[in-house]
Amino acid sequence: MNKCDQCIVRQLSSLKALNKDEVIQLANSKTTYKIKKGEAIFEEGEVTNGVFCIKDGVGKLSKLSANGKDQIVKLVQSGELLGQRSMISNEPANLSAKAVADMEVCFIPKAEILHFFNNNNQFSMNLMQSVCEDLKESENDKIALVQKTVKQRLAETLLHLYDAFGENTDQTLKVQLTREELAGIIGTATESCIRLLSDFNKLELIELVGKKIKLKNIKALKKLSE
Amino acid sequence: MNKCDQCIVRQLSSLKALNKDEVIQLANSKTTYKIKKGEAIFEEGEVTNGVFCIKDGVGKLSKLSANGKDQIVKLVQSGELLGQRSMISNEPANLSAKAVADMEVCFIPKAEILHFFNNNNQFSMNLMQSVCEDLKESENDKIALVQKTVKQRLAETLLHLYDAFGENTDQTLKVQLTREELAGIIGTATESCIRLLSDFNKLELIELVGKKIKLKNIKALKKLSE
DNA sequence: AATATACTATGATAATTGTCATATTTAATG
DNA sequence: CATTAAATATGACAATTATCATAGTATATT
Repeated sequence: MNKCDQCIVRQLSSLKALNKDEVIQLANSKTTYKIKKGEAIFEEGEVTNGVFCIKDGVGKLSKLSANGKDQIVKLVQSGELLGQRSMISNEPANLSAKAVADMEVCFIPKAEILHFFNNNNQFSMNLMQSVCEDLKESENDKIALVQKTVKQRLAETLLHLYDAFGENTDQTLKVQLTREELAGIIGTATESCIRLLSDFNKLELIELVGKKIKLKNIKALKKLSE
Repeated sequence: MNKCDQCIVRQLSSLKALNKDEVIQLANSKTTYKIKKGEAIFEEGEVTNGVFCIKDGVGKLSKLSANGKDQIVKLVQSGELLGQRSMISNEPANLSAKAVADMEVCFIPKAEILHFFNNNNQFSMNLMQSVCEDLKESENDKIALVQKTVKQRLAETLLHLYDAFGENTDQTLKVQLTREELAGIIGTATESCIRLLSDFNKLELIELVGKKIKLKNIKALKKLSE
């Protein structure tokens, strides 16, 4: 078994509050999985009974609508925990979690997490803060959905992807999303998303390199998003 | 000082986990306020340093946009706690809290809450669950904003107001919101909201009694909202 | 009771965005 | 490498929703 002590999740998530003994306990109870791009970690409605540590890769939390569109609520990356909310609420997952890029995740059973929660104040506070952070982001997203146009939201999302995931050596965005996924994040039709990307391209705000996207004028994108 | 033991907030919120001694401690540290309709409990950007218990009345959590519109994120009522998120995150309030109907609230200093959080596992779990519940609602709202039309969201919101706040003896909705506030909840222009209410009225889904709203065909509203 | 002020209502119009149709390009599979 | 499938792109059009204008109605204030 790997020693969780070195793991990026241990360094970045609420788990950083765990002491040596707790980390050993963690290492003993975890199970590691590999998930290929496109596959699901868990589906909406599933009972998860634990949380998932993202060791590597990128995932999306999304919900399928009646008309077959997949609305993406959040992107998650290595270092983050997944499934905390449903575990705490004792509810089946409200959203599906799928891999956007090949992932490596560890499953930690509910009992372990609850034990840490009840015996390590710093851990419970960290977990609480992380959910609070999610809540704040969700509320702000909600407001943006109403108060901003699709164009503004696209600009905002591109900037966010740049900040959160960085760029490749050719300066294209590191997270490789399909246009459909990008549309699912900003909450619009795929065609509208593609059309606006074309516009941005013509205006030289971005450059479309095949399916990849390069941000060319960040300042202008920022201004546009406000 | 009032004994918090009898208080509705104590019965409904995370505070129900407090034991006798803790309730006495709570009662000694709280301050009670009255807030008139329209007035603010706290404003966006303010540092609150504690949470507010809502003893009576109805409040709204909202954010002002650049164009002067007030987007309502959540309505809160007696029995609920307010300001938990910013307190836990150590951040200024992300939203403003204002009274929609005359309110009575108690302020509990941060130190008290943190003390309970660190010493009472049931309390910290309750608090955690309540934030998780908010998160789930916010995520679902976000999805509804994208996937549903304004008409659907209006129907949904009317049903929610009915469920959450009930009706007066004349069967009109108990929460008395202006059309502007209602528009702020569903995320649309005030005129669009008024227009759709008119339509609903003509279709006999609702009845407009002055500024009040009576739900006349709940089944049809439900169907419409899906 | 009279005036002012805020709220509700409705029409006309414009802007935004979604939908459907159809190429075109790229990737996948035998 | 050929064929199929999937993703991207673009045009044409329709539907939804916002904005501006204006009028009516209720509420508050003096």
